[in-house]
Amino acid sequence: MVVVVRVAIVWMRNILRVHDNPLLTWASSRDDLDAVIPLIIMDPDRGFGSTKLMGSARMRFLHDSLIDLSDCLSRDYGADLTILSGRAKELIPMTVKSLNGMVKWVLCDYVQDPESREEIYRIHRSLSDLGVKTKVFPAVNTLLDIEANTKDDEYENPKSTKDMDKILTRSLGITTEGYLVPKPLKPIEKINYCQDLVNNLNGSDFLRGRIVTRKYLATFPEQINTLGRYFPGGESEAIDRLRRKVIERPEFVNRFSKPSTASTNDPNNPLEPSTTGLSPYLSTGCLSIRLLWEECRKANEGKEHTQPPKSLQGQVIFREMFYLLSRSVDNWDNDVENINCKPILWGDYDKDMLTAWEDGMTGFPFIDAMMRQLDETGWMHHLGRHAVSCFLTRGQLWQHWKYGRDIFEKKLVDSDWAVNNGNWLWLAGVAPFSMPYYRVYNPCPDSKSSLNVETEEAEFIRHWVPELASFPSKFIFEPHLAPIEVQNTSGCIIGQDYPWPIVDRKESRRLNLSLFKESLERE
DNA sequence: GGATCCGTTGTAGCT
DNA sequence: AAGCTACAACGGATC
Repeated sequence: MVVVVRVAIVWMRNILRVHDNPLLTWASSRDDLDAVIPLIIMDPDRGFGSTKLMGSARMRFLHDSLIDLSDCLSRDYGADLTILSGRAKELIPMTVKSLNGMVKWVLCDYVQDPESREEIYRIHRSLSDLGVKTKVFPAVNTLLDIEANTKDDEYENPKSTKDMDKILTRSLGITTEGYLVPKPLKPIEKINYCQDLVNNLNGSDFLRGRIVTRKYLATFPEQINTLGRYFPGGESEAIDRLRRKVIERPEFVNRFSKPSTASTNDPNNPLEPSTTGLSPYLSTGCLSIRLLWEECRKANEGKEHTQPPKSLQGQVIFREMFYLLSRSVDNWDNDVENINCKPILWGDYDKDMLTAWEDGMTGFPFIDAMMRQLDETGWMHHLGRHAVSCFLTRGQLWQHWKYGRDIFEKKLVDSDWAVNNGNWLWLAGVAPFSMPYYRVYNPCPDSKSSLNVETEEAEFIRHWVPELASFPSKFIFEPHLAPIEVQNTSGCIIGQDYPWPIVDRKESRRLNLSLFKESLERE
């Protein structure tokens, strides 16, 4: 019998996977460790990862993911996943104490938001007092080491693809093949697991009432609405989706390019994104960003393909940019003391407008369709997010971007603090990125340019705004302009069965442009 | 150092 | 009906 004396706790903060998991790889390759305890902490007050506000879609996704992770660990490695509920800064030291001096290491993944950094700093301090080493793994969910890069003397806040090219080249290196992104780690062969230790934890007085069982986890997702289940959480689904959307479609990767109009979803399935739909998996660490990068590289190898910023890899680069900025720009999620946020005198909080926007009752079918899709599924196409955030802020409603940001953070299944704030700063026109404020998205893209797109978008609206299901495409973007006979035959009277537009879109655009300009000139 | 260019994805209106 | 032009007009990079 092996005497267990040297234990590593592998605390997975925002990495819900076994593949390309540097923590598990490190822990399972050390000769000076006898056992590994995989650990997850669910903090009801902190949300998950860097996401504080969690709506039902993300909550459900998280539960799915934990069940999958737990099953994967026990199936492939015979290891149980320990899940605790409460505050990490209390629970980690309690767990260490429960194991009577056997814990030598606490490993975790780096999370870059201020609260998460503060949390790990405190834990590091209290573990030092207990003689336990803490090891924080950088670049677990990013290509770049965020901390090292933002501390580099040469680092300047990136604002464009060009700036990112400089940073990626400097940090990773580059060849004719592209940036030297590290390859995903090889699958680990075994995890040194010790059931007795986990039994100790389960029976620990310190942790009484804090253990979350798999059985409890499994009951939660059942309570969530059915459409919200469109993205099943978990590493298994992430890998499968990567196969379906990327690996088996190299030509899709080669040609990937953001459309110029908001072409949102698969025309044959209003639930299916026209993009990869991998964001929920990336945001929770169910999918390794390096694995996605590698599969894109393979798909493009030897083929003609699009380049950043348009390409799929280009999208990943923007994600890296937001991760860097969210670390280097103080008050990234605020409009004061944020050098990345221009001060704009937004209108007073207008409950009616915000409610109409959130509920998909603005009278603008394209906007409403996307907001209803968000509410039911937790997902919205990237360009749809552009359209609705522009609409809420500088476009039509002149409301502060923070209100929209919070609603997104709560409802999105792929909620991500760095990316969500970054995109709102960008779309509200307050960030110093290339977004001339007078470029306002038309909330009624009536697609004179392409009949194809019109049909897709009209079908999308018919699905999510069923009041308009029988409306002809010609009027579906602005149904209030349809003659009353058309409204009658379509069974939808505007102002009665579906709202009249809450603003005059051209008038509000004109006014808001001038208000925006005034705010800029005041500076 | 002033002019010009350009920015991951614009809009409206005319022909 | 696709393509052009005018709009409105920022701010940093580049020449």
